[in-house]
Amino acid sequence: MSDGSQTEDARARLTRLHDTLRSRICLLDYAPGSRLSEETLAAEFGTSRTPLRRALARLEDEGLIQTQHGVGTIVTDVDLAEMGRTYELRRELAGLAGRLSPVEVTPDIVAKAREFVACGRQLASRPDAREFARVNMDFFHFGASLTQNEALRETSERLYYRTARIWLKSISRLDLSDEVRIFLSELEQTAAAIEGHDLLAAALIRQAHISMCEARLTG
Amino acid sequence: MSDGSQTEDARARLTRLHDTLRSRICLLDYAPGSRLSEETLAAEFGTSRTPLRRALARLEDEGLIQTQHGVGTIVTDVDLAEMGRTYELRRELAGLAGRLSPVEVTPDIVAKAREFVACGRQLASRPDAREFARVNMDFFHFGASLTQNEALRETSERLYYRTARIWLKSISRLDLSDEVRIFLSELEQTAAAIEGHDLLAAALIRQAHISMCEARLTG
DNA sequence: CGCGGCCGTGTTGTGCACAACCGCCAACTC
DNA sequence: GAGTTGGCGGTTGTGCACAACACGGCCGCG
Repeated sequence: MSDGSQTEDARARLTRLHDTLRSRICLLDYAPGSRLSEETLAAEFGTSRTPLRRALARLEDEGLIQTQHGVGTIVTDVDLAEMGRTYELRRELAGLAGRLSPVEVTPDIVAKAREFVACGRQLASRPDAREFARVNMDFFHFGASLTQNEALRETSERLYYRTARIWLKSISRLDLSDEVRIFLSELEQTAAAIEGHDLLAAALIRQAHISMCEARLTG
Repeated sequence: MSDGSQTEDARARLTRLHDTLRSRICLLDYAPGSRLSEETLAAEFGTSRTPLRRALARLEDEGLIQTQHGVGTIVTDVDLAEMGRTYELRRELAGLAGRLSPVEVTPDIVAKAREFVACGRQLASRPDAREFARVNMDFFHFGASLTQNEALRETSERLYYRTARIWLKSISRLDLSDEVRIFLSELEQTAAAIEGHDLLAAALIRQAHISMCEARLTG
Protein backbone atom coordinates (compact mmCIF):
# COMPACT_ATOMS: atom_id res chain seq x y z
CA MET A 1 0.00 0.00 0.00
CA SER A 2 2.74 2.46 -0.85
CA ASP A 3 1.02 5.58 -2.11
CA GLY A 4 1.84 6.37 -5.68
CA SER A 5 0.97 10.05 -5.34
CA GLN A 6 3.98 11.81 -3.93
CA THR A 7 2.24 14.96 -2.82
CA GLU A 8 -0.92 14.35 -0.89
CA ASP A 9 -3.70 16.87 -0.82
CA ALA A 10 -4.65 18.22 2.58
CA ARG A 11 -8.17 16.90 2.16
CA ALA A 12 -6.94 13.47 1.11
CA ARG A 13 -4.63 13.37 4.10
CA LEU A 14 -7.49 14.24 6.39
CA THR A 15 -9.64 11.52 4.89
CA ARG A 16 -6.86 8.99 5.25
CA LEU A 17 -6.24 9.85 8.88
CA HIS A 18 -9.92 9.81 9.69
CA ASP A 19 -10.66 6.55 7.90
CA THR A 20 -7.65 4.83 9.39
CA LEU A 21 -8.52 5.85 12.92
CA ARG A 22 -12.16 4.95 12.38
CA SER A 23 -11.19 1.50 11.20
CA ARG A 24 -8.96 0.96 14.18
CA ILE A 25 -11.68 2.01 16.56
CA CYS A 26 -14.32 -0.15 14.92
CA LEU A 27 -11.99 -3.14 14.72
CA LEU A 28 -11.28 -2.69 18.42
CA ASP A 29 -7.58 -2.03 17.87
CA TYR A 30 -8.37 0.82 20.19
CA ALA A 31 -10.53 -0.68 22.89
CA PRO A 32 -13.53 1.27 24.17
CA GLY A 33 -12.42 3.35 27.13
CA SER A 34 -8.78 3.44 26.09
CA ARG A 35 -7.00 6.72 25.70
CA LEU A 36 -5.51 8.09 22.50
CA SER A 37 -2.58 10.47 22.61
CA GLU A 38 -2.63 13.24 20.06
CA GLU A 39 1.11 13.56 20.17
CA THR A 40 1.76 9.84 19.71
CA LEU A 41 -0.68 9.58 16.82
CA ALA A 42 0.73 12.69 15.21
CA ALA A 43 4.19 11.17 15.40
CA GLU A 44 2.97 7.90 13.92
CA PHE A 45 1.35 9.60 10.95
CA GLY A 46 4.29 11.90 10.45
CA THR A 47 2.39 15.12 10.96
CA SER A 48 1.88 17.67 13.68
CA ARG A 49 -0.96 17.69 16.17
CA THR A 50 -2.94 20.28 14.21
CA PRO A 51 -4.08 18.20 11.22
CA LEU A 52 -4.52 15.19 13.44
CA ARG A 53 -6.83 17.17 15.66
CA ARG A 54 -8.95 17.92 12.61
CA ALA A 55 -9.45 14.17 12.15
CA LEU A 56 -10.15 13.64 15.82
CA ALA A 57 -12.69 16.45 15.71
CA ARG A 58 -14.61 14.62 13.02
CA LEU A 59 -14.47 11.39 14.96
CA GLU A 60 -15.82 13.22 17.98
CA ASP A 61 -18.67 14.67 15.95
CA GLU A 62 -19.42 11.14 14.81
CA GLY A 63 -19.56 9.98 18.39
CA LEU A 64 -16.63 7.56 18.25
CA ILE A 65 -14.37 9.40 20.66
CA GLN A 66 -14.73 12.00 23.34
CA THR A 67 -12.13 14.56 24.31
CA GLN A 68 -11.85 16.13 27.72
CA HIS A 69 -9.65 19.05 28.44
CA GLY A 70 -6.85 18.06 30.77
CA VAL A 71 -7.79 14.40 30.72
CA GLY A 72 -7.34 12.98 27.28
CA THR A 73 -9.09 11.57 24.24
CA ILE A 74 -11.17 8.57 25.17
CA VAL A 75 -12.67 6.00 22.83
CA THR A 76 -16.38 5.89 23.54
CA ASP A 77 -17.98 2.73 24.73
CA VAL A 78 -21.05 1.26 23.11
CA ASP A 79 -23.50 -1.32 24.25
CA LEU A 80 -26.72 -2.54 22.77
CA ALA A 81 -28.79 -1.06 25.56
CA GLU A 82 -28.05 2.51 24.58
CA MET A 83 -27.57 1.74 20.90
CA GLY A 84 -30.89 -0.04 20.48
CA ARG A 85 -32.55 3.01 19.00
CA THR A 86 -29.67 3.56 16.62
CA TYR A 87 -30.03 -0.03 15.50
CA GLU A 88 -33.71 0.55 14.87
CA LEU A 89 -32.94 3.51 12.67
CA ARG A 90 -30.26 1.59 10.79
CA ARG A 91 -32.80 -1.12 10.09
CA GLU A 92 -35.31 1.33 8.68
CA LEU A 93 -32.70 3.06 6.55
CA ALA A 94 -31.62 -0.28 5.13
CA GLY A 95 -35.16 -0.81 3.91
CA LEU A 96 -35.25 2.67 2.43
CA ALA A 97 -32.20 1.87 0.31
CA GLY A 98 -34.34 -0.42 -1.82
CA ARG A 99 -37.05 2.17 -2.43
CA LEU A 100 -35.11 5.43 -2.73
CA SER A 101 -33.26 5.76 -6.03
CA PRO A 102 -31.75 2.29 -6.38
CA VAL A 103 -29.02 2.06 -8.99
CA GLU A 104 -29.39 0.02 -12.10
CA VAL A 105 -27.90 -3.42 -11.67
CA THR A 106 -24.90 -3.89 -13.93
CA PRO A 107 -22.92 -7.07 -14.59
CA ASP A 108 -20.19 -5.51 -12.53
CA ILE A 109 -22.46 -5.33 -9.50
CA VAL A 110 -23.57 -8.92 -9.96
CA ALA A 111 -19.94 -9.97 -10.16
CA LYS A 112 -19.14 -8.16 -6.97
CA ALA A 113 -22.05 -9.79 -5.17
CA ARG A 114 -20.73 -13.19 -6.22
CA GLU A 115 -17.27 -12.24 -5.06
CA PHE A 116 -18.67 -11.55 -1.64
CA VAL A 117 -20.24 -15.01 -1.60
CA ALA A 118 -16.88 -16.54 -2.45
CA CYS A 119 -15.24 -14.44 0.19
CA GLY A 120 -17.87 -15.53 2.70
CA ARG A 121 -17.28 -19.21 1.89
CA GLN A 122 -13.59 -18.79 2.44
CA LEU A 123 -14.37 -17.11 5.73
CA ALA A 124 -16.61 -20.00 6.72
CA SER A 125 -13.80 -22.45 6.19
CA ARG A 126 -11.47 -20.52 8.48
CA PRO A 127 -13.48 -18.36 10.86
CA ASP A 128 -11.76 -15.31 12.29
CA ALA A 129 -13.62 -12.59 14.13
CA ARG A 130 -11.54 -9.67 13.00
CA GLU A 131 -11.47 -10.75 9.38
CA PHE A 132 -15.22 -11.25 9.58
CA ALA A 133 -15.70 -7.72 10.84
CA ARG A 134 -13.56 -6.44 8.00
CA VAL A 135 -15.53 -8.25 5.30
CA ASN A 136 -18.75 -7.14 6.93
CA MET A 137 -17.51 -3.56 6.64
CA ASP A 138 -16.73 -4.03 2.97
CA PHE A 139 -20.11 -5.61 2.39
CA PHE A 140 -21.77 -2.67 4.07
CA HIS A 141 -20.06 -0.30 1.65
CA PHE A 142 -21.15 -2.47 -1.23
CA GLY A 143 -24.73 -2.29 -0.01
CA ALA A 144 -24.50 1.47 0.37
CA SER A 145 -23.29 1.78 -3.22
CA LEU A 146 -26.58 0.31 -4.41
CA THR A 147 -28.49 3.52 -3.83
CA GLN A 148 -27.91 6.74 -5.67
CA ASN A 149 -29.24 8.71 -2.75
CA GLU A 150 -26.12 10.40 -1.48
CA ALA A 151 -27.72 11.57 1.76
CA LEU A 152 -28.95 8.08 2.54
CA ARG A 153 -25.49 6.66 1.91
CA GLU A 154 -23.83 9.17 4.15
CA THR A 155 -26.37 8.75 6.92
CA SER A 156 -26.24 4.97 6.81
CA GLU A 157 -22.47 5.05 6.95
CA ARG A 158 -22.49 7.34 9.93
CA LEU A 159 -24.85 5.06 11.83
CA TYR A 160 -23.09 1.91 10.72
CA TYR A 161 -19.76 2.97 12.13
CA ARG A 162 -21.41 4.10 15.28
CA THR A 163 -22.80 0.63 15.97
CA ALA A 164 -20.26 -1.58 14.20
CA ARG A 165 -18.32 -2.33 17.35
CA ILE A 166 -21.23 -3.88 19.21
CA TRP A 167 -21.02 -7.11 17.28
CA LEU A 168 -17.26 -7.48 17.70
CA LYS A 169 -17.56 -6.68 21.37
CA SER A 170 -20.22 -9.37 21.86
CA ILE A 171 -18.67 -12.08 19.72
CA SER A 172 -17.21 -13.84 22.75
CA ARG A 173 -20.73 -14.42 24.01
CA LEU A 174 -21.85 -15.73 20.64
CA ASP A 175 -20.83 -18.63 18.47
CA LEU A 176 -18.46 -17.38 15.81
CA SER A 177 -19.07 -20.19 13.33
CA ASP A 178 -22.81 -19.68 13.70
CA GLU A 179 -22.39 -16.01 12.94
CA VAL A 180 -20.24 -16.72 9.93
CA ARG A 181 -22.77 -19.19 8.62
CA ILE A 182 -25.60 -16.70 9.03
CA PHE A 183 -23.55 -14.01 7.34
CA LEU A 184 -22.76 -16.32 4.44
CA SER A 185 -26.44 -17.00 4.13
CA GLU A 186 -27.11 -13.27 3.94
CA LEU A 187 -24.47 -12.92 1.25
CA GLU A 188 -26.00 -15.74 -0.77
CA GLN A 189 -29.53 -14.40 -0.46
CA THR A 190 -28.34 -10.95 -1.44
CA ALA A 191 -26.45 -12.28 -4.43
CA ALA A 192 -29.55 -14.14 -5.58
CA ALA A 193 -31.67 -11.01 -5.27
CA ILE A 194 -29.12 -8.97 -7.18
CA GLU A 195 -28.88 -11.57 -9.91
CA GLY A 196 -32.60 -11.08 -10.31
CA HIS A 197 -32.00 -7.33 -10.46
CA ASP A 198 -34.25 -6.96 -7.46
CA LEU A 199 -32.67 -4.37 -5.19
CA LEU A 200 -35.83 -3.98 -3.18
CA ALA A 201 -35.49 -7.62 -2.17
CA ALA A 202 -31.81 -7.11 -1.40
CA ALA A 203 -32.70 -4.21 0.87
CA LEU A 204 -35.40 -6.21 2.65
CA ILE A 205 -32.96 -9.06 3.19
CA ARG A 206 -30.52 -6.68 4.76
CA GLN A 207 -33.26 -5.17 6.87
CA ALA A 208 -34.26 -8.62 8.09
CA HIS A 209 -30.69 -9.54 8.94
CA ILE A 210 -30.12 -6.34 10.87
CA SER A 211 -33.23 -7.11 12.84
CA MET A 212 -32.19 -10.71 13.52
CA CYS A 213 -28.67 -9.67 14.40
CA GLU A 214 -30.01 -7.28 17.00
CA ALA A 215 -32.20 -10.04 18.40
CA ARG A 216 -29.22 -12.39 18.71
CA LEU A 217 -27.18 -9.72 20.40
CA THR A 218 -29.97 -8.92 22.81
CA GLY A 219 -30.77 -12.51 23.65
CA MET B 1 -29.22 37.04 26.86
CA SER B 2 -26.26 38.07 28.96
CA ASP B 3 -24.69 34.85 30.08
CA GLY B 4 -24.60 34.40 33.78
CA SER B 5 -21.67 32.02 33.65
CA GLN B 6 -18.56 34.13 33.43
CA THR B 7 -16.25 31.44 32.17
CA GLU B 8 -17.52 29.56 29.15
CA ASP B 9 -16.54 25.96 28.64
CA ALA B 10 -14.61 25.18 25.49
CA ARG B 11 -17.33 22.83 24.34
CA ALA B 12 -20.06 25.35 25.01
CA ARG B 13 -18.12 27.97 23.09
CA LEU B 14 -17.75 25.63 20.16
CA THR B 15 -21.46 24.88 20.16
CA ARG B 16 -22.29 28.56 20.30
CA LEU B 17 -20.00 29.41 17.40
CA HIS B 18 -21.27 26.53 15.34
CA ASP B 19 -24.95 27.17 15.99
CA THR B 20 -24.61 30.88 15.36
CA LEU B 21 -22.84 30.39 12.06
CA ARG B 22 -25.28 27.68 11.05
CA SER B 23 -28.21 29.97 11.71
CA ARG B 24 -26.66 32.75 9.70
CA ILE B 25 -26.03 30.46 6.78
CA CYS B 26 -29.51 28.98 6.84
CA LEU B 27 -31.14 32.40 7.22
CA LEU B 28 -29.11 33.55 4.22
CA ASP B 29 -27.25 36.20 6.19
CA TYR B 30 -24.34 34.60 4.42
CA ALA B 31 -25.51 34.14 0.87
CA PRO B 32 -24.64 30.92 -0.95
CA GLY B 33 -21.38 31.40 -2.77
CA SER B 34 -20.20 34.19 -0.50
CA ARG B 35 -16.86 33.95 1.21
CA LEU B 36 -16.28 33.80 4.93
CA SER B 37 -13.04 35.07 6.40
CA GLU B 38 -11.66 33.08 9.29
CA GLU B 39 -9.82 36.08 10.61
CA THR B 40 -12.82 38.40 10.46
CA LEU B 41 -15.08 35.89 12.15
CA ALA B 42 -12.48 35.14 14.79
CA ALA B 43 -12.26 38.84 15.54
CA GLU B 44 -16.03 39.17 15.72
CA PHE B 45 -16.35 36.32 18.21
CA GLY B 46 -13.40 37.54 20.21
CA THR B 47 -11.28 34.44 19.76
CA SER B 48 -8.40 33.30 17.63
CA ARG B 49 -8.64 31.43 14.38
CA THR B 50 -8.01 28.05 15.99
CA PRO B 51 -11.29 27.51 17.85
CA LEU B 52 -13.19 29.14 15.04
CA ARG B 53 -11.69 26.68 12.60
CA ARG B 54 -13.03 23.90 14.78
CA ALA B 55 -16.54 25.25 14.24
CA LEU B 56 -15.95 25.71 10.52
CA ALA B 57 -14.69 22.14 10.31
CA ARG B 58 -17.98 20.88 11.68
CA LEU B 59 -19.92 23.05 9.25
CA GLU B 60 -17.85 21.65 6.42
CA ASP B 61 -18.56 18.09 7.54
CA GLU B 62 -22.23 19.01 7.55
CA GLY B 63 -21.95 20.24 3.98
CA LEU B 64 -22.82 23.86 4.66
CA ILE B 65 -19.47 25.35 3.69
CA GLN B 66 -16.48 24.31 1.69
CA THR B 67 -12.92 25.40 2.29
CA GLN B 68 -10.25 25.57 -0.36
CA HIS B 69 -6.63 26.09 0.42
CA GLY B 70 -5.46 29.45 -0.85
CA VAL B 71 -8.93 30.48 -1.97
CA GLY B 72 -11.20 30.83 1.00
CA THR B 73 -14.20 29.44 2.81
CA ILE B 74 -17.22 29.42 0.57
CA VAL B 75 -20.83 28.96 1.61
CA THR B 76 -22.19 26.07 -0.42
CA ASP B 77 -25.05 26.59 -2.77
CA VAL B 78 -28.13 24.42 -2.75
CA ASP B 79 -30.87 23.91 -5.25
CA LEU B 80 -33.72 21.52 -5.33
CA ALA B 81 -32.33 19.63 -8.30
CA GLU B 82 -29.41 18.25 -6.34
CA MET B 83 -31.20 18.25 -3.01
CA GLY B 84 -34.19 16.28 -4.23
CA ARG B 85 -32.86 13.04 -2.83
CA THR B 86 -32.08 14.65 0.49
CA TYR B 87 -35.63 15.93 0.60
CA GLU B 88 -36.90 12.40 -0.05
CA LEU B 89 -34.92 11.09 2.86
CA ARG B 90 -36.09 13.88 5.13
CA ARG B 91 -39.67 12.98 4.24
CA GLU B 92 -39.16 9.35 5.15
CA LEU B 93 -37.41 10.20 8.40
CA ALA B 94 -40.27 12.47 9.36
CA GLY B 95 -42.60 9.51 9.05
CA LEU B 96 -40.30 7.37 11.13
CA ALA B 97 -40.47 9.85 13.97
CA GLY B 98 -44.04 8.76 14.63
CA ARG B 99 -43.22 5.07 14.77
CA LEU B 100 -39.81 4.97 16.43
CA SER B 101 -39.97 5.65 20.17
CA PRO B 102 -42.36 8.60 20.29
CA VAL B 103 -42.38 10.42 23.60
CA GLU B 104 -45.38 10.45 25.85
CA VAL B 105 -47.49 13.52 25.26
CA THR B 106 -47.48 15.78 28.30
CA PRO B 107 -49.56 18.90 28.94
CA ASP B 108 -46.38 20.83 28.40
CA ILE B 109 -46.07 19.51 24.87
CA VAL B 110 -49.69 20.31 24.10
CA ALA B 111 -49.16 23.82 25.38
CA LYS B 112 -46.14 24.27 23.17
CA ALA B 113 -48.04 23.05 20.13
CA ARG B 114 -50.73 25.64 20.84
CA GLU B 115 -48.09 28.30 21.26
CA PHE B 116 -46.86 27.51 17.78
CA VAL B 117 -50.37 27.96 16.43
CA ALA B 118 -50.59 31.35 18.11
CA CYS B 119 -47.20 32.24 16.76
CA GLY B 120 -48.27 31.13 13.29
CA ARG B 121 -51.41 33.29 13.46
CA GLN B 122 -49.33 36.28 14.39
CA LEU B 123 -47.05 35.52 11.48
CA ALA B 124 -50.02 35.29 9.13
CA SER B 125 -51.11 38.77 10.12
CA ARG B 126 -47.72 40.23 9.30
CA PRO B 127 -45.85 37.98 6.86
CA ASP B 128 -42.08 38.19 6.85
CA ALA B 129 -39.90 35.66 5.09
CA ARG B 130 -37.03 35.71 7.52
CA GLU B 131 -39.22 35.51 10.58
CA PHE B 132 -41.11 32.68 8.93
CA ALA B 133 -37.89 30.77 8.39
CA ARG B 134 -37.00 31.30 12.01
CA VAL B 135 -40.30 29.99 13.34
CA ASN B 136 -40.07 27.09 10.93
CA MET B 137 -36.69 26.25 12.42
CA ASP B 138 -38.10 26.36 15.94
CA PHE B 139 -41.00 24.19 14.87
CA PHE B 140 -38.61 21.69 13.41
CA HIS B 141 -36.81 21.42 16.72
CA PHE B 142 -40.13 20.97 18.46
CA GLY B 143 -41.01 18.13 16.09
CA ALA B 144 -37.63 16.53 16.65
CA SER B 145 -38.18 16.61 20.39
CA LEU B 146 -41.20 14.33 19.97
CA THR B 147 -39.08 11.24 19.43
CA GLN B 148 -36.83 9.68 22.00
CA ASN B 149 -34.67 8.22 19.30
CA GLU B 150 -31.50 10.25 19.66
CA ALA B 151 -29.99 9.03 16.39
CA LEU B 152 -33.13 9.94 14.49
CA ARG B 153 -33.14 13.40 16.01
CA GLU B 154 -29.54 14.01 15.13
CA THR B 155 -29.92 12.71 11.61
CA SER B 156 -33.06 14.69 10.94
CA GLU B 157 -31.41 17.82 12.21
CA ARG B 158 -28.42 17.31 9.98
CA LEU B 159 -30.58 16.90 6.93
CA TYR B 160 -32.92 19.71 7.88
CA TYR B 161 -30.15 22.27 8.06
CA ARG B 162 -28.73 21.00 4.84
CA THR B 163 -31.95 21.73 2.96
CA ALA B 164 -33.40 24.58 5.01
CA ARG B 165 -32.10 27.26 2.69
CA ILE B 166 -33.90 26.01 -0.38
CA TRP B 167 -37.23 27.40 0.74
CA LEU B 168 -35.84 30.82 1.64
CA LYS B 169 -33.95 30.95 -1.63
CA SER B 170 -37.11 30.20 -3.60
CA ILE B 171 -39.52 32.41 -1.69
CA SER B 172 -39.29 35.16 -4.27
CA ARG B 173 -40.76 32.78 -6.84
CA LEU B 174 -43.54 31.77 -4.46
CA ASP B 175 -46.35 33.62 -2.76
CA LEU B 176 -45.29 34.40 0.80
CA SER B 177 -48.78 34.78 2.21
CA ASP B 178 -49.77 31.46 0.62
CA GLU B 179 -46.80 29.81 2.24
CA VAL B 180 -47.61 31.32 5.60
CA ARG B 181 -51.20 30.15 5.34
CA ILE B 182 -50.12 26.62 4.48
CA PHE B 183 -47.65 26.61 7.35
CA LEU B 184 -50.31 27.82 9.76
CA SER B 185 -52.51 25.00 8.55
CA GLU B 186 -49.72 22.53 9.29
CA LEU B 187 -49.33 23.99 12.76
CA GLU B 188 -53.05 23.69 13.43
CA GLN B 189 -53.26 20.13 12.17
CA THR B 190 -50.24 19.18 14.21
CA ALA B 191 -51.67 20.79 17.33
CA ALA B 192 -54.90 18.88 16.82
CA ALA B 193 -53.05 15.60 16.46
CA ILE B 194 -51.00 16.29 19.56
CA GLU B 195 -54.07 17.21 21.55
CA GLY B 196 -55.34 13.76 20.65
CA HIS B 197 -52.02 12.34 21.83
CA ASP B 198 -51.52 10.91 18.38
CA LEU B 199 -47.89 11.43 17.45
CA LEU B 200 -48.12 9.02 14.56
CA ALA B 201 -50.65 11.36 12.99
CA ALA B 202 -48.44 14.34 13.74
CA ALA B 203 -45.55 12.64 11.98
CA LEU B 204 -47.68 11.77 8.98
CA ILE B 205 -48.87 15.35 8.75
CA ARG B 206 -45.30 16.53 8.73
CA GLN B 207 -44.41 13.94 6.13
CA ALA B 208 -47.25 15.10 3.93
CA HIS B 209 -46.25 18.73 4.27
CA ILE B 210 -42.64 18.02 3.41
CA SER B 211 -43.84 16.23 0.32
CA MET B 212 -46.18 19.05 -0.67
CA CYS B 213 -43.56 21.66 0.02
CA GLU B 214 -41.16 19.91 -2.31
CA ALA B 215 -43.85 19.76 -4.95
CA ARG B 216 -44.50 23.51 -4.68
CA LEU B 217 -40.79 24.24 -4.88
CA THR B 218 -40.41 22.01 -7.92
CA GLY B 219 -43.44 23.31 -9.74
C1' DC C 1 -2.75 44.45 -29.81
C1' DG C 2 -2.35 39.80 -27.73
C1' DC C 3 -0.14 36.87 -24.63
C1' DG C 4 2.80 34.66 -21.36
C1' DG C 5 5.38 34.79 -17.29
C1' DC C 6 6.06 37.08 -12.80
C1' DC C 7 4.93 38.87 -8.65
C1' DG C 8 1.88 40.86 -5.01
C1' DT C 9 -1.94 40.07 -2.11
C1' DG C 10 -5.00 37.51 0.42
C1' DT C 11 -6.52 33.08 1.94
C1' DT C 12 -6.35 28.57 4.29
C1' DG C 13 -3.08 24.78 6.20
C1' DT C 14 0.69 23.61 9.49
C1' DG C 15 3.85 23.62 13.25
C1' DC C 16 5.11 25.02 17.60
C1' DA C 17 5.06 27.10 22.12
C1' DC C 18 2.41 28.10 25.89
C1' DA C 19 -1.97 28.38 28.69
C1' DA C 20 -5.70 25.92 30.97
C1' DC C 21 -7.01 22.08 33.05
C1' DC C 22 -7.48 17.32 35.36
C1' DG C 23 -6.05 13.46 38.27
C1' DC C 24 -2.95 11.70 41.47
C1' DC C 25 -0.01 11.57 45.38
C1' DA C 26 2.48 13.17 49.08
C1' DA C 27 2.89 16.22 52.78
C1' DC C 28 0.61 18.70 56.15
C1' DT C 29 -2.90 19.93 59.67
C1' DC C 30 -6.08 18.93 63.14
C1' DG D 1 -6.01 8.53 61.59
C1' DA D 2 -8.91 11.29 58.50
C1' DG D 3 -9.36 15.12 55.79
C1' DT D 4 -7.27 18.83 53.19
C1' DT D 5 -4.21 21.13 50.37
C1' DG D 6 -0.45 21.94 47.51
C1' DG D 7 2.35 20.62 43.77
C1' DC D 8 3.60 17.72 39.81
C1' DG D 9 3.13 15.26 35.47
C1' DG D 10 0.52 14.82 31.59
C1' DT D 11 -3.25 16.03 28.53
C1' DT D 12 -6.07 18.94 25.47
C1' DG D 13 -7.19 23.99 24.12
C1' DT D 14 -5.43 28.43 22.23
C1' DG D 15 -2.72 31.86 19.97
C1' DC D 16 0.58 33.14 16.80
C1' DA D 17 3.92 33.00 13.13
C1' DC D 18 4.96 31.08 8.94
C1' DA D 19 4.38 27.89 4.85
C1' DA D 20 1.58 26.56 0.87
C1' DC D 21 -1.42 27.92 -2.32
C1' DA D 22 -4.73 30.42 -5.74
C1' DC D 23 -6.04 34.35 -8.12
C1' DG D 24 -5.55 38.57 -10.48
C1' DG D 25 -3.08 42.41 -12.06
C1' DC D 26 1.06 44.08 -14.24
C1' DC D 27 4.85 44.33 -17.15
C1' DG D 28 7.64 42.94 -20.90
C1' DC D 29 7.86 40.86 -25.26
C1' DG D 30 6.51 39.22 -29.71
